[in-house]
Amino acid sequence: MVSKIRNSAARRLTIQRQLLVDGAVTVEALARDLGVSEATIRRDLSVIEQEGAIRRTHGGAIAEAPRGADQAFAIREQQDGEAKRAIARSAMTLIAPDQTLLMNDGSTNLALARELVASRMRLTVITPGVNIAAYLSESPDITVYLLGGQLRHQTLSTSGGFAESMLSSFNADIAFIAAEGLTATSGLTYSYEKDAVLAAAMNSKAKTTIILATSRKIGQRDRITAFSTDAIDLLVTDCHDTKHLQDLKEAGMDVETCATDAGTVASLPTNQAKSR
Amino acid sequence: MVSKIRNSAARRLTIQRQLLVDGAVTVEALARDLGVSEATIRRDLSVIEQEGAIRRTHGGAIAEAPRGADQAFAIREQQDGEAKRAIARSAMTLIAPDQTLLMNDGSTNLALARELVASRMRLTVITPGVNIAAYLSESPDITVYLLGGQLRHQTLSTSGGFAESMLSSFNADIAFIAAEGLTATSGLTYSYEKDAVLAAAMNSKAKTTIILATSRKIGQRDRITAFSTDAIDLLVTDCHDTKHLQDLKEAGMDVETCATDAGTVASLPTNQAKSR
DNA sequence: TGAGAAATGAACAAAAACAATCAAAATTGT
DNA sequence: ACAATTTTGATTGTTTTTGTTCATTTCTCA
Repeated sequence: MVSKIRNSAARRLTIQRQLLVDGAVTVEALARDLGVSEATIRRDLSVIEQEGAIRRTHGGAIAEAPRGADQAFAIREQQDGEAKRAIARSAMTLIAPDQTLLMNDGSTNLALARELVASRMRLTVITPGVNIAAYLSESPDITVYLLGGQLRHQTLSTSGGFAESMLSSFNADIAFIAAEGLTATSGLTYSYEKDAVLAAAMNSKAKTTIILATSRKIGQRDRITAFSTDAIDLLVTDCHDTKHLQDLKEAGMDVETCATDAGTVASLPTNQAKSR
Repeated sequence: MVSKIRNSAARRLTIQRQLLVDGAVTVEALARDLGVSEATIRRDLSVIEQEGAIRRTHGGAIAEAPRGADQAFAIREQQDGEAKRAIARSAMTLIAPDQTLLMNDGSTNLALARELVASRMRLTVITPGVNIAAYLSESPDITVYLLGGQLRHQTLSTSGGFAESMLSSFNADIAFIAAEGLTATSGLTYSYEKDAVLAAAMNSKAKTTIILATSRKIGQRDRITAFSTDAIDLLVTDCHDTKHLQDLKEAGMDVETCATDAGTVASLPTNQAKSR
C-alpha cells in the first residue's frame, strides 16, 4: 500500500519506524508494502541488526526491548496493531483543529497519538502516559501536558491523587479513553483501581467521551468499573460481533465500527511474540 | 507538478523543505518534479549535505536529524559523558538508603540516575525529567514521582505552575540540581525562567542542596538566577580550575572535586551494564 | 520424530545510481 | 553587448544495489 520506496536508507528508516510501532515485522509484508524483493528486505534487516535495536528472526524481525530512558520513546503496540491503527484513523475524523483532548494510557491511544502528529493539527493534549506525551511532544503543533504522579513502570504512566488533582484544572473537548474491558452491563472496566478512577475523572472533565476499544476488549469485564455505558458518547471499535454490538447499542451507546484493511499484517510469525 | 524552478538557490530550498516534511527524497522524483536533470539534483544534494542537515544516500537523501519516532534509535551520546559519570559516582557516596531525592532535568542527573539504579538502593525520587523518570522506573527499588506540567520537547521535561504546586507537597532529603551555569557572584543560573523557578523550589523543599556541574558549566552565567551560592550545601564537579574553585569556596560553598581520568575509572568497581 | 513447506544465505547477473568529464546554456559584471 | 564565470545536461565508465536462482537450514505440524 505504501508507495514504492527506491531509496535504501529511507526504506530502512521506514522499516525501523514500523518496528517501533508494531514491535515486529515480516519479510513478506515488508517486501509487498515497500515494493522490493524479499532478498532486499533481508539485506536491510541485516544492516539494521548491525546497528542494534532489532533482532532478526525467521520470517522477519522484532524490536529489541528498549532500555532505560528510551522506553519513553518506544511506541509499540504488541498486538492488533492494524486494528488499533484503523480505530485511530477513524477517531481522527472526530477531531477538529485547536481542540483540547484528554487521552489516557493504552496502546490504542498510542496509535491515535501517531495519527495526531501526522495530521499536523494544532491541538492541546493532556495525558498521564509518558510515551504518549513523549511522542506527541515531537510535534511543534501539539501542546502536551503530562499529568504528574507516581510512575508505574509496567505502563510508564502516572496515576493517583496528583494526576487527578492536576486534571481537575483542565476543561477538554474530547476524552479519548482506551478501554481495558467494556460490557453493556458493567460499563468501562479496568484491573487497577487508579486507572479506573483516572478514567472517570477524564470523563467528567471532557464535553465528549469517546471510548476506543479493539474487539479483544469488547465483552471483557475487569475488576473495577470506571463508569457505566450511559456516560459514553461514542464507541469506536473494529469489532463486528453483532451480538456484543447490539447489547452495547441497546445500552444507549453510539457505535462506530471501522474496517481493518485485511491482508496487511495478516500473519505475524507466532513464536516470537513473547521474547522477553 | 511544480513549475520549473530556474534558480538554484530557490531549488535547493525547495529540496530542503521537502526533506523537512517527508524526511527523505529521491533523486528521480526531484528531477521530475523540479524539471531539471538528475545530475543537477545530485549536485544540489551535495551542496546541501555540505551545510549539514541531510545525509546523502543512494537514490536520494534523508534528513540528518531524523524526526519523530526515529529519534528513539538515535541515542545521542552526550558531551563530557565521562565527567558526568565521575560526578555521578561521587554524588552516590552522599546518598543513604530510603532517602527521598529531588532531581531536576539534565544529563548529569541522567548519569546519576544510572548509578542509582545500579546501586539497588531503596529510594524515592521526584523529578520533572521524563527520561530520568523512565530510566529510574526500571528499578523495582525506586519509587518515582514525575512532576506534572507542560512538556518541553527540547528537554523532555515538565515545568511551570503544575510542577511547582505538585512539588510543594514533597519533603526531600537531598535535591540534586544539575546546573546550566554557576558563578560565585551570580549563583546558579539557567537560560529558561521556568527551569530556574523549579530549581529554586527544589532547593527550598530539600534539607540538603547539592549542585552537580561539569567544568564546562563552572564560570558560566546564564540569564536567570535560580538561587545564590549561599543556598548551596555542596558542589560536586570535575573542575580543577583553581581560580574558579577558589572563588566558589570563598562564597562559602563546600566543593568536592572528582577525578575523571581513565585510571580512576578503572579502579572503581562500578560495572554499570551500559546497556544499549 | 520426520516429511514437507517456508525461509535463508550465497552467488551471480541485471539494473539503477553514481562521479567525472566536457560542452552547451545561462547568468553575471563591466 | 561581450567576455568571464557559473550552472546545467549529456555521456562515459564505475560502483552500488537489487532480483533471481539454488543449495541449505529452519520451522511446522501431523
